[in-house]
Amino acid sequence: MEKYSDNPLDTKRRILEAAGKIFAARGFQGTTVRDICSEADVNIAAVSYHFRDKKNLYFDTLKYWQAAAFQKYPHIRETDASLPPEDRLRAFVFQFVSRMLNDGNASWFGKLMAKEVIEPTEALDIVVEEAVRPSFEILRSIVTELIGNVSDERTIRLCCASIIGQSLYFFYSQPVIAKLFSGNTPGFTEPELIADHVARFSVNAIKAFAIQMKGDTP
Amino acid sequence: MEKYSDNPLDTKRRILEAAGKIFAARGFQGTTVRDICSEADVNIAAVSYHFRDKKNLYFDTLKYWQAAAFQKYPHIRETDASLPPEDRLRAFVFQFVSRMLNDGNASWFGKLMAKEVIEPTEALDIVVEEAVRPSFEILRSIVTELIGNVSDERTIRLCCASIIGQSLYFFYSQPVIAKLFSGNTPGFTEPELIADHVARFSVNAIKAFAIQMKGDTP
Amino acid sequence: MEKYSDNPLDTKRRILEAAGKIFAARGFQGTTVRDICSEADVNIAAVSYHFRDKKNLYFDTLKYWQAAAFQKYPHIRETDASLPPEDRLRAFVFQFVSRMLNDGNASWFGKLMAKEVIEPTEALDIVVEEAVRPSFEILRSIVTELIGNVSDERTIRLCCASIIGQSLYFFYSQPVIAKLFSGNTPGFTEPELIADHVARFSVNAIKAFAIQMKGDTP
Amino acid sequence: MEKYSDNPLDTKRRILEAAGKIFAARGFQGTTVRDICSEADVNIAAVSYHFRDKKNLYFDTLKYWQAAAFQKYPHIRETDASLPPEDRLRAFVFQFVSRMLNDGNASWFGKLMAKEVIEPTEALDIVVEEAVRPSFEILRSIVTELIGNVSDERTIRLCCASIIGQSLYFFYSQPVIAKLFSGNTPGFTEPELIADHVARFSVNAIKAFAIQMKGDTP
DNA sequence: CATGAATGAGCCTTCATTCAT
DNA sequence: CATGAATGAAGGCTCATTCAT
Repeated sequence: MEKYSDNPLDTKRRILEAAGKIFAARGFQGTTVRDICSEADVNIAAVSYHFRDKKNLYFDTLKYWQAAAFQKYPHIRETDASLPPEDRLRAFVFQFVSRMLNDGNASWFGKLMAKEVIEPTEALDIVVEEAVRPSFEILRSIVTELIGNVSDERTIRLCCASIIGQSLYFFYSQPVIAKLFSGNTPGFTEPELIADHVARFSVNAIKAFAIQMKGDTP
Repeated sequence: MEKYSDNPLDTKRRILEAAGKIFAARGFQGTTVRDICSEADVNIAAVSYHFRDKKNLYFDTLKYWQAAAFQKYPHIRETDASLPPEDRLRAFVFQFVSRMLNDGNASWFGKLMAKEVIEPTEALDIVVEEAVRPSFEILRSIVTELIGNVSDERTIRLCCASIIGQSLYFFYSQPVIAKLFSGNTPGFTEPELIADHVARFSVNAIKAFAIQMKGDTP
Repeated sequence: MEKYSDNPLDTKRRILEAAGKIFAARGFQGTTVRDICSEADVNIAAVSYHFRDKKNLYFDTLKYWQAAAFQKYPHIRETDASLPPEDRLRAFVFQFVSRMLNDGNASWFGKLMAKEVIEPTEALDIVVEEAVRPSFEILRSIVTELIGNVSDERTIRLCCASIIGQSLYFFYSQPVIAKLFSGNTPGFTEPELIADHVARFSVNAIKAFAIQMKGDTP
Repeated sequence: MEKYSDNPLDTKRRILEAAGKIFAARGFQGTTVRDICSEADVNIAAVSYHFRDKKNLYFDTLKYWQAAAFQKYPHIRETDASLPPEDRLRAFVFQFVSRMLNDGNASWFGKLMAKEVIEPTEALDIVVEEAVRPSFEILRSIVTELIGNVSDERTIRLCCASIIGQSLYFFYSQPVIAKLFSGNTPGFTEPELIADHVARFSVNAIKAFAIQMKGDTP
């Protein structure tokens, strides 16, 4: 009966936008196709038509918002290789945290990813290959430079994990931190301050590592 | 048909065991009462009888496994205060990680907690007050001692967050790490090695902090 | 565990009292055995033990309260036959209405009976044989005397029905009347006033019948 | 398996028809949505789709059959005001009784209404406002004309109640009357004969009232 | 006699999906 | 392409009833 004056091609996009919002908020199981269609203002059957079924819509939504997040907060560039590794580490953490923490649509990717990690589906592959691994490789090169070539692969990996672990914690633990400190959380919510701390903490740790190891293997 | 008195009085416990397993694996929404009862080999109405409804069963399950986890891996004792803070930090991380990472039933608590943090329900309060806050306070006293009394509250909190963040990462990211390193993950799965790394990394960082701050405020 | 100091024989009575109250308020289908046992403060299994099942409890409850109602408001006595039929009709209606309308326990019988008439079960027989028929026979003799022996059986029955119909209406329509007249219902709730009106209305009608019929068949 | 388009667009009506039949027979609590859908030969989810839930279906069913009953047996017209009140009273009772008593679907309204009166739900408002009150107003004007303007409001209301009470009795007491007279019930089942009796009985009563009251207040 | 844990059937409702238009 | 009515499979929960003590 009703006709939309919109471009008919954006029905699909409207569904993806709505799905990002609702999947991020309620998870896969907690989301109903009806709610998404209602939010997107499209007919129920549209999901089946454009995405075959709910699971496939979830996949496509994850990919869609992952792409959006990396478009807004890209990987730090190789051309930045001229900067000292301390600065590059801080920039890395800032981009990494911003990508997930920023309010509005951009944060949907972070939430979707976090849920996927905690309760993996087949979609975890996408996240790992297209988001985690590239980030890890960049981080690896920064850490390698920081620690010097005195170290073994295992130590480098552990240090990378320490940095990623800290960064993620400041994102996904927001509700816990708010409860723990009764909302009085200066420095725990702004990407700049988070990046300052994580970078400084980690640079300190790694440089001490470097010194210690140099002593170990003269 | 079925026996009434298979094993008297432990129906409630059997439900809690099964619920821990299944809630941990599939989350609250993804779990059906029928599945729990089937796993526990009890009638479906038993949940209503013993726990009133699914939500209340979830609460009780969380408390049950939280208690079990802390019974097996208790908080490190105040009497350990005689040890140097470096050793206490390592012990803390070891207990913390073991509590969640150990295979078998004990790890259900960790998974339940992780899901609760990522997709909070009303039960988040229980987790924060009874598991997170006590741990945080202990960690806080260790960090305070390490950093010396040159530091402010905000810095101490951020350092605690860095430690907790690393520790948690090694727990919940197991599937991601396995994919990322193709299963070749020495040092990423054993609580002892995780504790070694996290403690060393963090002690290095915090001691450097202490030195830097002493320089800042002579 | 707990023991009642009460006479153990009154468990049954307590159930019947509670059942009267709750069946009357909510009907057979709307009543749960648990509610009755909770109200009676007895164990769930007591109903099964004393009454075999819910349906049988309902039967026994109906009989119990029917007996109670007729004990408190008995049939008007044959010895009253000396009174003029106008007075006996008024007395009949008064007893009839009081039996059902009086507040408290006595009214439970009325409500049980009304529900039984509107949605008959096998228990309708009890009501008809032990409550309706005796009342009808008494009323029949009064009407016969009022109308004189000029009338046929069918007319007498119809007049009896008119009287019973009016009397019942003032009982079961209380909620409707309250809504219809917005609670302003003088004369519609007190058994004395109801009896005054119904008796006067009906005596007038029947006496006119008598005169008309005498004219018809001289 | 099943066809989708057996008969398009009348699923809703089929449900209402089946619901009328079954609600009338077993009441709200005694009726299952499954039974209705089975009778209507529709899928069980159709109730949720078209009526949201069981309670709302009950409301709509009541309205649907109330409308049907008043369409088949409308209120007597104001244009009949030219007829003498005796005739109008008989016509009123005839319509009133027919509306509920006629066999087949039409009687469902009567049964639904009777159950609603005896065991009221939130739907009683609908019945009172849309069925009872209009009828009562019409009856009130007839009685007022019959009794003359010698009477007070309370007496008029009581007389209306006497007429309604008789009329209803002949409807809802069919099962009791059949048992009481062993099925030999001439004059108790045909709307015409019921209307003859009730109208004559009541006209006699009211006219006598009128004479008595005229004597009271000369 | 009384208890209360346990049972199994069934009810209302919700959900993803499909079909005819 | 889009619509919305219709489907079938569960899901959470309630209830009368039973059994061992």
